[in-house]
Amino acid sequence: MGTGTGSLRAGAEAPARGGVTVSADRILEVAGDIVERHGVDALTMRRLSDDLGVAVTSIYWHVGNRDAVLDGLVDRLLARMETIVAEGSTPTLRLASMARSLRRTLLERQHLVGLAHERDRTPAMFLPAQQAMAAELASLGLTGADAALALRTLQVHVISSVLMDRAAARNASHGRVDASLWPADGSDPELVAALADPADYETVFEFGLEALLVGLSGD
Amino acid sequence: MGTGTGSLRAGAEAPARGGVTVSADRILEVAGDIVERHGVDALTMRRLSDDLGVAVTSIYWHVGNRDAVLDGLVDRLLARMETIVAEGSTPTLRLASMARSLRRTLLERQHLVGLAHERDRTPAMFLPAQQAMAAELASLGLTGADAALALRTLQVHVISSVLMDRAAARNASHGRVDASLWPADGSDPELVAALADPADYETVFEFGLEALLVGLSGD
DNA sequence: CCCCTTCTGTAACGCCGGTACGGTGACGGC
DNA sequence: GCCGTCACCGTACCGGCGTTACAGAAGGGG
Repeated sequence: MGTGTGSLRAGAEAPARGGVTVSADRILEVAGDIVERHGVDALTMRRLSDDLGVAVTSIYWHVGNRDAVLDGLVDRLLARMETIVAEGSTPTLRLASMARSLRRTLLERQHLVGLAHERDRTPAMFLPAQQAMAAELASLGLTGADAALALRTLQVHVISSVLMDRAAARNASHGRVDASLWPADGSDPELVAALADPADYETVFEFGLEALLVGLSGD
Repeated sequence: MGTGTGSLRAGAEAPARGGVTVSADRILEVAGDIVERHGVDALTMRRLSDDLGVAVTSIYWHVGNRDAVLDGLVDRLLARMETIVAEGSTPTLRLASMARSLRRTLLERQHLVGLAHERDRTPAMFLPAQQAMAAELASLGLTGADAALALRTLQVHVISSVLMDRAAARNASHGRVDASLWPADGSDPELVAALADPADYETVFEFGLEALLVGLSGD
C-alpha cells in the first residue's frame, strides 16, 4: 500500500481477442501523457478510459484505483532516474554537473516530479544521484553525517529549483514583482527593475549551487 | 481573476436578524481552521457550511466559489507576513535572522504556505521580506541585478526548506533512505546510517544559508 | 401597503472515484 | 461436444463533490 510498487495485474500478455484490449503499461503510458500535458487534476478515470477507448472498469482491473495509477506513474519516473552522468576533472565540477543533469532530467517531467514530491517519493527519486554524489563528496574528504548533510542540501537545492520553475511555468507573472509596491524613493531602481522581470530560475540555481559547492570544498 | 483580492461581498455589517448569519470574515476564519488542521483537500464547501452552521449557498453569497475562498485565505496569510524582524550587528547576521524569522513564520502556517505556492502567490508573500533584505544587501555593496539574484536565491532557499519540511511532516518516512538500497560494500556506513535517519531540514536550512551568505559577503 | 435589497434554505445538475454484477470470449479437462 | 474457469470488459449504480436555479424570510424605504 502506498509506498511500494503497486501490485499491477501481472502482464499475462493480453490475449488480444475480438475486441479492444489494454494493458497496465498502455494505461500508464496514456495516463502519463495526460498528466504531463494537462496536469494531474486533468487525470480522471473517465477521461483516461475515454482516451484508451475502454470502459473505466478495465482500468480498475488492470491497475487498480486512481491512486495506484499515480503510484505507477511515479514508479515509472523513478525507473528513468537511474541515468546520471558526471563530467568534469575535479570532484566539485562533477558534483555540479550531476546536480545540473539531475535538474534537467526533472525539468523535463515537471508534473510528474511534482506528483512524486506530493507523494513523498522524493528520497527515492534522488537515491541514484545520492550514491553517485557520495563518491565525489568522499574524495573531497566529506563522509558520515557531514556528507549526509551536504547531500541533502544539494538535493533540496535541486528540487526546489525545479518546483519553483514549475510554478513559474504555470503562471507567466510568477517571478515578477509589481514595481508599484515598492516605495518610490529610497529603493534601488535597478533592483526593482530586475525584480520586475520574470525570474530566471536557472541563474538562481547556478548562483546557489556555486555558493554551496564553494562552501563544501573551500571550508 | 486569480491573482487579485477577490471581490468579496462588501461587509455591510450583517443585520443579524432572526436566524444565524455569517460574514465573509467568519467564513474565512473557519476555512483557515479547516485548512490548517486537516489540509486543503479537507476544505469542501459542504463541510465548511456545516462547521459554520449555515447552508452552502450562504458561502457562495458572501465569498464566492471555492476558489475565492482559497484566494481569501491566501490574502489573509499575506496580510500577516508584514512583520519581519532583523536582529544582529552586521548585515550578514541581519540577513540570516530575517531568513530564519521568515522560515519560522511560514512553518507555522504550512498548509497555507503550500496553498500560496500552488497559486503562484509566493512572490507577493516575500515582498515585505525582500524590501527589508534589499537594504542589508545594499550595505554589503550588492545592488541592481546582483541584489535581485541574491534576493531570489535566499527566497528560494527559505521556501524550499518550508516545502520540504511540510512534505516531511506529512510522512514520517520522508527523509529516510532505505539503507538496504545502498550497496553493502564500498559505501560509507556512517553516511548510510545518517541518511537512514529522518532529515532535519532546519539543519539543512542553516547549512545552506551559511554557504549562501558567505558567498554574498566574502565574494 | 408594497416593493426592493439582503441574505438563507431546498433541491437539483453534472462530474467525480469507486464498485456490484452480469456478460463474453478463449482455453483446458473430460 | 460440453462445461467450468479465468481474464477481461461494459452497464448501472452509489455517495460525494462544486455549483446554481429558485423560492422564500426579514427588514427598510416609498
